[in-house]
Amino acid sequence: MFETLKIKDVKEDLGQAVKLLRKRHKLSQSELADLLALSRITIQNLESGKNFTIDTLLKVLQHFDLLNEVSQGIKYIVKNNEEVDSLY
Amino acid sequence: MFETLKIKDVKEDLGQAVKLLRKRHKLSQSELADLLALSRITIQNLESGKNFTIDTLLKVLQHFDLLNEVSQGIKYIVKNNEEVDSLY
DNA sequence: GTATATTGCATAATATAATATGCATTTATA
DNA sequence: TATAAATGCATATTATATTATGCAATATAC
Repeated sequence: MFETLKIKDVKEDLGQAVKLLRKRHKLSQSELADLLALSRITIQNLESGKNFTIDTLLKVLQHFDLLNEVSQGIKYIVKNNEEVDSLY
Repeated sequence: MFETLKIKDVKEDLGQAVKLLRKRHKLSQSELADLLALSRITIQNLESGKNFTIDTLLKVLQHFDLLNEVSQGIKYIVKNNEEVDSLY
């Protein structure tokens, strides 16, 4: 069904997602960084697949009003996993 | 619809999710840490809502075969957000 | 009920994420 | 095309995530 993703791939997915959200809101890396009290480098590292902290990611998601969706997503994945695991 | 979540809340959600996944697989914090080449303290911090890196979280999710679901979830949220944002 | 394993939480040391700055390259705008 | 804005990437410094260790509190097994 799905090909096997690596951690690096998912980090790059997250980076691309943040970049897309930022551009939709017509913000530069610097502008977004200032709004979140982060440096431009931190935004750039996040967008380019480097390692970063969950606080950095959640600050971005909060700014784009996505915390609730993320929280729901976490619970959905855990609940869905419950059934899958019972097969083993 | 949804009450406003804070960053701290989502971190705690993530921590509880990891704890639940770990217990489903009958692993102690130490066992999971060893499997992922992390320290028990790092797992404990993750589970208890402290700050942590995306690499730590993704290592855990990879072990429970959830990287694909997470990647799909990211894309779903970004796609869904596209329409919402166009209203503004 | 007691022994054993697990977890929570300190402290201190180390590894690394976040920052500040500068500059080259790319992209957007006049 | 020329100019300005935005991005990518390097180095060095600072802040903090990760680690190692020990011990008390809980939970689990005998």
